[in-house]
Amino acid sequence: MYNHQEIEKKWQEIWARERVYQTKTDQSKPKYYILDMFPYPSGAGLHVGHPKGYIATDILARLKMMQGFNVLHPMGFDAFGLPAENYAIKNKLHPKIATDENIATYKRQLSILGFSYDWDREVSTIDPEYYKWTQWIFLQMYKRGLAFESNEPINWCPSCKTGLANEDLEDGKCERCSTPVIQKPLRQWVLRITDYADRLLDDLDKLPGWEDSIKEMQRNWIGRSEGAEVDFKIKDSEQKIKVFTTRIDTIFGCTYIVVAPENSLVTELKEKIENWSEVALYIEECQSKTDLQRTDLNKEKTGVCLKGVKAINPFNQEEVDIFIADYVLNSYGTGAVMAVPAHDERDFAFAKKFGTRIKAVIFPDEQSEYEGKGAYIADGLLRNSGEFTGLSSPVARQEMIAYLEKNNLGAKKVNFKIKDWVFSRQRYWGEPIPLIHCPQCGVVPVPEEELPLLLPEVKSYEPTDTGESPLALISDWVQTTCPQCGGPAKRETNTMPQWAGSCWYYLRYIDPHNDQALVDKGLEKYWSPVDFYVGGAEHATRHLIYARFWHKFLFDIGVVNYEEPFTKLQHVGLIMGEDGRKMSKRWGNVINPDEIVSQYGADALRVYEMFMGPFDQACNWNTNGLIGVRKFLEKVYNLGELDNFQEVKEVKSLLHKTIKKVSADIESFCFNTAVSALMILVNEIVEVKNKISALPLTKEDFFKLLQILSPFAPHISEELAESLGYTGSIFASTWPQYDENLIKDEKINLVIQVNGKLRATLLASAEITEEAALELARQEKLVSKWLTDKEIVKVIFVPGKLLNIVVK
RNA sequence: GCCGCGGUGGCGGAAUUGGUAGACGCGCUGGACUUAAAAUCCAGUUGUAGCGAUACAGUGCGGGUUCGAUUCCCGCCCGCGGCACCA
Repeated sequence: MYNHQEIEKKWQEIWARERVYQTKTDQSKPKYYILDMFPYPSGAGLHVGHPKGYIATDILARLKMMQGFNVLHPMGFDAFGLPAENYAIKNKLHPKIATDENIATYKRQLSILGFSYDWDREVSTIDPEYYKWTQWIFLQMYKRGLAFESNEPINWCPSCKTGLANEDLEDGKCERCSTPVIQKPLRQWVLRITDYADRLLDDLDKLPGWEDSIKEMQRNWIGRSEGAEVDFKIKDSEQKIKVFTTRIDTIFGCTYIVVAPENSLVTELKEKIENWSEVALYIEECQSKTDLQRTDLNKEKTGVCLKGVKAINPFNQEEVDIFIADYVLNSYGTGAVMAVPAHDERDFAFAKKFGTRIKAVIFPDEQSEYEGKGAYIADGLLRNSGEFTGLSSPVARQEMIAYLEKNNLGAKKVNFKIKDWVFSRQRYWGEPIPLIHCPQCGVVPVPEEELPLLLPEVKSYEPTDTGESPLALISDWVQTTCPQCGGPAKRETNTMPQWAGSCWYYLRYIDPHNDQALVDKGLEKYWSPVDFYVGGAEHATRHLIYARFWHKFLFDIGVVNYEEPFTKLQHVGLIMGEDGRKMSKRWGNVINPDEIVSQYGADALRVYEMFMGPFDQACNWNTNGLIGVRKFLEKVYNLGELDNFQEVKEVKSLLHKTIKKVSADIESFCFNTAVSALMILVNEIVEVKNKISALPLTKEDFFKLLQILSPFAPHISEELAESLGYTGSIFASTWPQYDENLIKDEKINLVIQVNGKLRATLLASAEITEEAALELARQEKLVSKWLTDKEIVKVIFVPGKLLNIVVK
């Protein structure tokens, strides 16, 4: 009887005792670094969805081990973050205590799944020895001018007097008290990721191992767009409005200007604006909207005309109105646009609502007229455009930019959608930012030898009612002396965002106990870069861009020797509940892996999660499916109880085909078809066994079957290999090779079609010629009846596969 | 709204480059074994018509390209992930 509990416990103890998975570092062998996105240890523990990616990397790690690689396959915890802090606030408990408990739970839950992690290399982002280096990297960025202070808005609940995460908002209102949230500017630290925008974009082309969809998302996130900045003079004033446009060719159709409500220009023009009270009211309304709400193409456009001021189009000297409207964002481009309603959909919708003029200047050809229905947004030929009339859009763009530059009215400009990274949080549970504010010397870094700057103990974890971090209330921590002049100074009280720790953890695993690992780099050369990185698609943009940014910075300062951290990237699809919804306490559809492991076994859970569907696709949990996999493992176990072996040629051939398929499918992450191939092999063995009352394989071949099963189901494979008489771990054995001669088929099913419709499949030699195939087909009644009284127009022959006879 | 991904039997899914649609698993139906049940084994299982051989239809919807389309192109519908302070 297959007693999974006994077997799994036994082998997990042996693996730990014999240190089977200790990372080997003799550099004579090739290396393979397989990385999981490390988890945030939440209080809810693991559900069956979490380990899906870990099972996949474990299978790959075990394959690579058996293929003779030194494998680095570590695990750790990304442990700073809001949930632990919220838990601490609610329960008046130090977040470290809750986090440590959660980590212990996660480790216990992971350990019973039989992973090959080398726990000697565990890292945790909240460990001061770890965040010392997070702080160190930040300081290097600061010293090179990549970190700067800026007033940036946070979500502010005026009633709770607290900053809120986007997640804590409901419909733009505070989740707790339903007060509309406003955008309150606060002094923040910001990282100049935009300095790296071009490299982050261009180097995507150097990553053939990344999925195209994720590269595409990153390209769009970085959002490079080429255009021009143009100065519109304000009438009777020295002031100018600078606008950014990618469609300078439409500028003769500009009928007004739109400025973002929060653009400082608006307050600068206050004296001239005749309807200031109306304008001020609109600006206030905008404070409660998110960018997402503001830029929704479908929503009703809102805005206010600034009465009493006009701007002048530098190309035709026309006077145009100036509006403020929330569909223009201050954070993109110059915070102002020229509006061309005839050639831009948002401008068109706005113009219709506010009754502004619509002037068409781009036409698909010389004859067409503009009918006033919607915007014509494509390129075309210019009309009514002064000296540029008659040019095509692309040519006009070049010549108009040249005109701007010649006359000092503007210039060519590349803009990025990516914004500089607001890197501070007014929170407790994060890495302290190691900077000091000195009234004499300004901002001074904490000296590197004083790192880590420890997170101090506080009485209350709540943000203060000024919006500052709770650290601001600990005056004996805040008050310090300036490292430069020795005078009294204050510490920075903001902390880093959760993303910080995950930007470089893959480097820490390489040498986790060496305090100088980042600066002395012996092993880094051997293990880097990460060969295979697996994690959720939700990280496609932020984490993966942030980590690439930090890595490029570390490359620039000589800490790492290569420009991209992750050679191959694969995203994992979610496991949903049986009801098709995300697993969540709220829906009561959470499946706990502990119960599944105890009832059906870790091997069954592992094989099932790989069998459920394509690895990168979301899939619903189904316990019946798991039972099917369990039955498959029982069949394998029962085969192991036989001790008479009798080789059968067909079975041997199928074994070799399966070795080929499983090896290839693991490398390409097609685990579902690999498991299916293993099931087909085992079914065949069972069927033949029932006929001949012996195992239709040699002992050596049965061991090969166990080897190709072992990455998926390591415990049962070890157990059966042992009872077969093999000593030592199966994972120390060499992955089997398939024999090309054994997998060749002599006969094939040749598909015969008439006019593309299947009419017969005929058994034929794999080498059959077109003539012979046609002759064979004519003799077959099922085919010939479709050929009578018809003329053969064409014959299509795909050797070894198909014959299609086209008749009339 | 914008960006990315997906839609195939009763269900999860397979079809490696445009070449037999439905592998494998679940479920269901029938049978063997059993006093009986469970377990196991065997057979069947896209729909329609037919005793059957077989024929026709069929991969979200509507068009197109092709000897041939689940696969490529155009236009829609629906679901999922992300949208910068959840990680």
